[in-house]
Amino acid sequence: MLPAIKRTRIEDLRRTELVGAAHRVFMLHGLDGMTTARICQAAGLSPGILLYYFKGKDDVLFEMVRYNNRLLLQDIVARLRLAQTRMDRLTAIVEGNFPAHAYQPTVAMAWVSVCAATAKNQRFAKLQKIFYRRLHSNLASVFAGVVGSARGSRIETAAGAMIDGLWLRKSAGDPITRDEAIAVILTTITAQLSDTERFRLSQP
Amino acid sequence: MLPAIKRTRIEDLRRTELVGAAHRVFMLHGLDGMTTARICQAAGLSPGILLYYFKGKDDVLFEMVRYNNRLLLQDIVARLRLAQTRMDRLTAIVEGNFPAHAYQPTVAMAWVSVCAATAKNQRFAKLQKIFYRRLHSNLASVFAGVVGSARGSRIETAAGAMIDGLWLRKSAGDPITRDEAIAVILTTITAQLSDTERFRLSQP
DNA sequence: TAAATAATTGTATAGGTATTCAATAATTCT
DNA sequence: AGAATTATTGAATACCTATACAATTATTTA
Repeated sequence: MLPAIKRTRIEDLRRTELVGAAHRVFMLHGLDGMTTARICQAAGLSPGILLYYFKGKDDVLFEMVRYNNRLLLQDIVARLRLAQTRMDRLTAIVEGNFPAHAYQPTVAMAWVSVCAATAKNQRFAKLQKIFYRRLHSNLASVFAGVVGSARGSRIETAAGAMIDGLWLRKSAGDPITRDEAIAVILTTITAQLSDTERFRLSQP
Repeated sequence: MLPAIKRTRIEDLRRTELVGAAHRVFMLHGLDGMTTARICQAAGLSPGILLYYFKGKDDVLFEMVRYNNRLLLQDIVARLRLAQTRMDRLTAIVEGNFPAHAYQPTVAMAWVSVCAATAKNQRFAKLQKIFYRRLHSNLASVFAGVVGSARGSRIETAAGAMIDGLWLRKSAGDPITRDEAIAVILTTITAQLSDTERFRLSQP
């Protein structure tokens, strides 16, 4: 953990407001449409304020992505708490990566544009890696003891790739629904397990 | 097919040169680094010429993507011609989606940035859809008669998603190699087939 | 309450890029 | 060859957006 930074109440408030506004603007207009002016407007503040609370636009974007990741992960953790069997946990993880009303072209496009930005910025790449590692370790805990580590690792890679791929395709207008996407991933994964392995997956 | 447009020899030549130059610049600098000035410079022409032969920058980008898709598909077709069994054909398709020296962060980043641009432009989305449909139908011809159409369709979706997902992850710095990526996809697909189905896949 | 500090505003600046265009060079046509 | 058309140039333009900043307002402190 980084050392916490002392901030006034207003500073924290404004930063939160601006990050939230950035998130809304971003979801609506994508990364390119997310201008400093629009963010401030969405927060009901004047255009100059953004640079008073943030080092630059990238700084806001960074916090925005972190905010988004936090939301996603919190949701997954909540789902995992309710899971009884390993299969439930697997389902929870996959479903958590397709938030209910988010799996639609607009949102997917926005997300892809962040992936594009991620490429250029080291800090972003790090953030993305952390997210991926979390997904991978969540999946690993499902398959530990069910299949060997080599196969487990392959399955985890395949699952992660399918999640990303299905989002990418949604951004290109793929008509596939959220339920279908989830089904494709779960079926593809479970179909390659033996009866014994599937039994183990049905256990807590 | 659209009606062919009559063009002078020079016009065709320059357009080809510029599209080629755009492709090179793009692969090297990504979408953002692909400025009109750089494209013209790479083509050994002066900055103003681009707008003489193309309607705008988007027009060049569009042709560039089409050019790239054509290269990819040509390669896949060539590989398919050499294939003996269905399995060979499957391998050809998957390998064709990971060109030998292209599966590296730089190229993957460039590609992701095009996907992001694709989102905003209808023409691009159409191009992307055509490409996906081609991939899908190539895969369909492999699985026709091997598995039922419902399962076949699911498998095709999974394969396509994995291809895209693994590219996306490469753009975020995933250390996975080309061979590993191909292996993950092929294994994931074949592992969910029964012995009978696998036998059929080994036939011409 | 008065001074000091913090927050906010809106305009100005700077940098970068697509696009335009008038002028020039090359090529084609008669 | 001379005229007409086509191709090319490079500088000027127009546009957009992040960032800087001086001026103003609100809040806190002594």
